Amino acid sequence: MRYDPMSPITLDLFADVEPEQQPRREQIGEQSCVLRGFALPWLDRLLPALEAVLAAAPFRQMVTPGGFTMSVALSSCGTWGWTTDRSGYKYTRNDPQTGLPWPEMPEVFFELAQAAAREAGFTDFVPDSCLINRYIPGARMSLHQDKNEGSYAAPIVSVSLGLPATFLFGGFERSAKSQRVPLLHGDIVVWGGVDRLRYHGVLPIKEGYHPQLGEQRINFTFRTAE
DNA sequence: AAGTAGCA
DNA sequence: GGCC
Repeated sequence: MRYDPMSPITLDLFADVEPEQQPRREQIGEQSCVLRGFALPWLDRLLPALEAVLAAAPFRQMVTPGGFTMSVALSSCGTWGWTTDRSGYKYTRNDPQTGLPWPEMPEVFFELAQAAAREAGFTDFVPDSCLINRYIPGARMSLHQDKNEGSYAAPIVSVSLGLPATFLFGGFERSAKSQRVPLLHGDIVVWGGVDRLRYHGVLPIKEGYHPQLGEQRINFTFRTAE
């Protein structure tokens, strides 16, 4: 498996992009990186596909097993959708709110996630789940691990759109000190391999307005759940 | 268990 | 920011 943080990102998609606008890879861990601006060329296809998914599976706030309502509103697409309620965290084939299967993962979602994983050194990523998170100003995600998946062999691919955020990238215990990673519209974080179970979270989103997405941050988290 | 408040 |  190729994992060369120094090699430039070379995709036909970026051939016409100005040199100073070329995406850049920044390592944040042994097998973790941020791909700056990587999602930007997909946006024209990504946003209409997002609208279609949300029409079928609207954002809703969920309750944690501890009984607290999350500040982030969630939806999902793909074979499996992540949900939480008083009984616990789980992946389900159907949206509990409609009883219907989660919307199919749009091709453009899959292509972007697979391309990002490949750029980060993880070949043949086949996500079967995309959790869609909406953060309004003040919304946050406290430190947690993604550990409801059946296998940890596949990486996590996290796409940021809209308002900026500070991503917390921690260690293997909640008490370990976290790195603070600023994330902008179009940035993608990928972590896997030895870093797959690292704690992570998001600081409260600051007030602001994004020209394309308005007063919100949208995050896609791609995973292989099964 | 992906949460908050209160206190240092 | 860290503890519970």
